[in-house]
Amino acid sequence: MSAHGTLGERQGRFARIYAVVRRIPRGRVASYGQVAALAGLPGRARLVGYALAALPDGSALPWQRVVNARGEVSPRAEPGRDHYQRHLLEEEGVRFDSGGRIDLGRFGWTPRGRPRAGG
DNA sequence: GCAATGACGCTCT
DNA sequence: CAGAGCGCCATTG
Repeated sequence: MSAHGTLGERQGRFARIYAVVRRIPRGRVASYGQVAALAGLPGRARLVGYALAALPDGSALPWQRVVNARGEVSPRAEPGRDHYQRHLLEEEGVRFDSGGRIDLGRFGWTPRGRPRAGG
């Protein structure tokens, strides 16, 4: 095995983050800070974003359900990639306003039980 | 080892 | 609500 820091071991480091993201139900979104807190890394929202950025192109992880605390799809370095995330969320039923923001009070995921706003 | 970067969040103005 | 500043930590040059 490698001396230190292979790709496999790197996933082990963010395994907590990936586990939380995988728990996000379809049609709902969670913020980076929320995922970090649930993963046991409060205040380390950046790590969540970095962990998701390290994901492979064909990952089965619902990374598209992770947005920033403002309910916006964070702009990525490559143009068009942000549009793809929004497209996936819209397919799940997530609605965007004119400003491209999501109502976290309605589509925000809560691991304890949603407030059943619209329903 | 240092400096710069990045899929962020909170506080102050 | 919007903009600017600071903190956060892993990766890269």
